[in-house]
Amino acid sequence: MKPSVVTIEPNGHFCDDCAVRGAAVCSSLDAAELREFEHLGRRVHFGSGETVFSEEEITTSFYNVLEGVMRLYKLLPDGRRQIVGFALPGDFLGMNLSGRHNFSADAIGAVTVCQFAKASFSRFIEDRPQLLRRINELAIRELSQARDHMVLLGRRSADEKVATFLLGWRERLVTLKGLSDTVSLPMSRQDIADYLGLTIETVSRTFTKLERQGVIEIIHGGISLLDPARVEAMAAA
Amino acid sequence: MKPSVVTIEPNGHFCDDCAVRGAAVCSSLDAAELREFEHLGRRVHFGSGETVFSEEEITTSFYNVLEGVMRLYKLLPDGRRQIVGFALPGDFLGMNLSGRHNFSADAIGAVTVCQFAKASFSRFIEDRPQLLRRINELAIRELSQARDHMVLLGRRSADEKVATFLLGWRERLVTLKGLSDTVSLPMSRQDIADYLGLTIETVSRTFTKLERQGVIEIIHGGISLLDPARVEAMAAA
DNA sequence: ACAGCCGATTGACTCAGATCAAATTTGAGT
DNA sequence: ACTCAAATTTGATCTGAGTCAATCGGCTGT
Repeated sequence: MKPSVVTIEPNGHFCDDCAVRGAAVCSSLDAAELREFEHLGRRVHFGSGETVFSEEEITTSFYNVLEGVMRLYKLLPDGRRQIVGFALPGDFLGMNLSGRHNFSADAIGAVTVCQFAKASFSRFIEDRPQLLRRINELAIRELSQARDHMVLLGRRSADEKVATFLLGWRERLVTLKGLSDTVSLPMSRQDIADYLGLTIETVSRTFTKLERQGVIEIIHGGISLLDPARVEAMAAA
Repeated sequence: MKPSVVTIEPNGHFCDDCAVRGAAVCSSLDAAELREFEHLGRRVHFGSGETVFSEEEITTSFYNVLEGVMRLYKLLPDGRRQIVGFALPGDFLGMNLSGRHNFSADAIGAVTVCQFAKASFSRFIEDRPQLLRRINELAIRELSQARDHMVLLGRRSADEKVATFLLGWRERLVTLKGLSDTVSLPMSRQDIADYLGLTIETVSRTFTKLERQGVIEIIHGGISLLDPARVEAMAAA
């Protein structure tokens, strides 16, 4: 979906009340740096389904997710889609070598990002190795996750994929909402399918099967883990 | 396979004649830094099939591949294997956050690496943002490749996987051997299968099919692209 | 409340790729 | 050259997940 109404807040001192101040790239900055830093970014809002950036575009900005969930994906020429990840508050997007984004990103529900112009952000990093080190850490963590996901895509069965996804997603929500057996799933079944390398029908059938086995309960906007241990057993193979 | 005979050359001034001096992480260092740097590393040889490091191990070293090919892989508890990449001369291995390697690496044929103790390497980086920037670049490039590979694993057919692999491998060999329609494949069929998320039988059948179609020729230790354009068409989907 | 729409579920059937099972080729060691 | 083991190829069959095709259910707007 194309962006329709994008709201940009006026610049100002807003890092103070930023939810991800301690989590994101910002965590590597001291108070003085943070004051300087906040003038570089501006908060931008996106509505549900709006595209924040797309694959083929020249990179002009970096993004720090503040609120909401985004799907990150690549498309094949014939329309097949692979979701390479979901971005949550605290995630940092826009790093690349080619000068182009190598995936597209759109909002799942309402999203707020902190957007930085590429040039001024790069200049800011220049003499702050601490920030560069932080960004490097984030890249290495993502690389590790990407490798785990390759194993899932290449070598796991549909049941294992779904079980692993539910546990992994629950884990990602821990820092945002605390650990809970009730897992909200803001993304569609199609999104889950495209993340796991399955079809929507297989995802749906697997959910139903798990529910009939009494392992999960499908609730509005998510699932509830009735028997986490059994889900873990399914995921482990 | 366990390491049997690992030959370690005595330390010394060897960066001068290092094949990857201009390519690897070293390319970010000036002559003076390189002189200091070479005292940190030592060349280590591994025989065919030997394990350089494994997944669960605590990381004690970083590695710069000098000669040969390595397979990088993860295993599931039941033995299923996913190869997450192949390492070639110039590749840098060992970055991680957890303090543990998150994949295993073994030699395909004879391999020489430049091995750095983690502690001294980290200290050397400390006040050399240039080197950190270089390492960050390498991480970002790998991340981009990892995402491409996710698309392949999750959304491409066996034919597309094999065709994409042949072209991608040929491309990786360009910087080492120049562009050629003759592509050497040092890894086994099983390795290729585990890289593409297929079985050895499917890889073998696909090779044979491509050969019967006159698109490739299976030669000793590799293949020859008889009709590169047609392989590209198969890969693009 | 109702109509219409979109996402999700369910069922019937198909098929790409896996599995099982031999050959066949290759290669290292004698 | 000869033997044995391992890697690869080939064939026959099976099956997990995909495809095609209806429903079903939950919102939205009237």
